[in-house]
Amino acid sequence: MKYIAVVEDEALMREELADMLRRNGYRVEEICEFGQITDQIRKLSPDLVLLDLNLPQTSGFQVCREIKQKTSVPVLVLTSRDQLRDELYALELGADEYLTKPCRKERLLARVSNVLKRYEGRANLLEGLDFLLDRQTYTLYIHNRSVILPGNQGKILEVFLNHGDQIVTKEVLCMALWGTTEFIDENALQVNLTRLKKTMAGLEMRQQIVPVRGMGYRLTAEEGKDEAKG
Amino acid sequence: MKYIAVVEDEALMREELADMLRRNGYRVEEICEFGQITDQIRKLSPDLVLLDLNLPQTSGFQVCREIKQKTSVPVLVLTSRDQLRDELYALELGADEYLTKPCRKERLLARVSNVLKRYEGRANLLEGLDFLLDRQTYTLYIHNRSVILPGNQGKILEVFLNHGDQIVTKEVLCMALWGTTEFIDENALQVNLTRLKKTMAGLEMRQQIVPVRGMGYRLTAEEGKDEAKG
DNA sequence: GAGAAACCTTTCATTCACTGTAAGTGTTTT
DNA sequence: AAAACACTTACAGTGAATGAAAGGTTTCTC
Repeated sequence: MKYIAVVEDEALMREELADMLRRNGYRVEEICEFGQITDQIRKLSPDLVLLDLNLPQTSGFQVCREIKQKTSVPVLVLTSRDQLRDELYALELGADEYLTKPCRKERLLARVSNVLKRYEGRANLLEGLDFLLDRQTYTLYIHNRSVILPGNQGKILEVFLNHGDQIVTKEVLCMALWGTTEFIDENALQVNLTRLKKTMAGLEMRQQIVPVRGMGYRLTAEEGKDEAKG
Repeated sequence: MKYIAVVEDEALMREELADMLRRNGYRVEEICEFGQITDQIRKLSPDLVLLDLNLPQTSGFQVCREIKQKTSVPVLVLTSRDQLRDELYALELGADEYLTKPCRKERLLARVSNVLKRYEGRANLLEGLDFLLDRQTYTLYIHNRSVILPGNQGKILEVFLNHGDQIVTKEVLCMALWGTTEFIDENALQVNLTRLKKTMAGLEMRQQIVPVRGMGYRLTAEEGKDEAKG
């Protein structure tokens, strides 16, 4: 049975939605705490998130972005905001579907099932800017090609994808590679990083690993940015 | 550059659409012959089909179903029919997206890019009964897991998938594995077959490789069939 | 049911990609 | 220019994938 998490602050609406989904054969979890939504999602690990954009405490867009960045759960945005720019923004952030309230239940159900279907089997793919990475096998999909990354390169890339565009320290990378942050073999890490970089360059990936002197590394989009040199 | 096929009978509308897409960085092919649409699509092998439902000669729904069944090209339905039942029907037939005219170009572009994105890298997946096989890496997707098959096992499974449920001879398998049908090392083939079978059993795949005495092997669905023994 | 043909399984040595080590080269920063 | 940090290349050890070999099991025919 497919499992759906409903994120919606208006209790009545939420109940109605949840009931309707349950009557149609889904298991439903209602999320009523609007802090750390991404963490809650990760714990529940549903097959789909139904997300309202008007949330207390936090921005629905932000939540959408975070879920898409940090998990591989599909997000269906169901909202009363019917501005085109909201829709475009949500899609840009990675939303898998955008529907406006009020919405006929048949349409909602059809779209839910549509999204679920396209995610079948795809539960373990991490998204990069222009590529996908399989968490289990480290198979990398890019430009209509697929390549298997060696384990270490895969682990490193996975860590970067889990950190968005934040800085990743060497400790974190060592932890991911060898399970320990003590006795860091800086050089071994360095070599593996170099290998991954070479692989990424060879595949012409749009994202790059760049050093942040004294801090670690970051995964950035594009290279063309020379930021204030002289 | 992504490549889109536009299926729309109204010339003005089609031109406008095509121009707009071209201005936004797509290569576009306009389909004006409405017989054998699926065959045309197969020949063009675009990254996406933009499909109007009101076509002369043939039913747009039928075309949609056929494209989805016989190719692995995504279909975005763009139509002036705004009946909910049309939408539901199209989605049921496998349409990847359904938009109604008139449609703001920003929305259309966003949805086009959304659909294209979700198909990224998926061009090389072969479908089994309950699994997918990546032609290039031999990554196997089944039951929400993914596994990399050793090259030889992958090649063998690929051959079987390309033959449907027909019998595959040892010669064909040897050809696929070693590029030659002479000097067949029956034993090496045997060992590789055994290994693949063991892998498939371990993954609880619904399809099985069974010997056809004196002829070769077949990929069958399920095992429960004891066909007329006594 | 004996013998032959077809099919299957296990074990072992070889091979090759992946990995960490080592040693040395670049590049910033002070 | 020296120090700190970052990068590169070459090499040897390890382990998975592979084919060879040898032996076992099933199926068919007489």
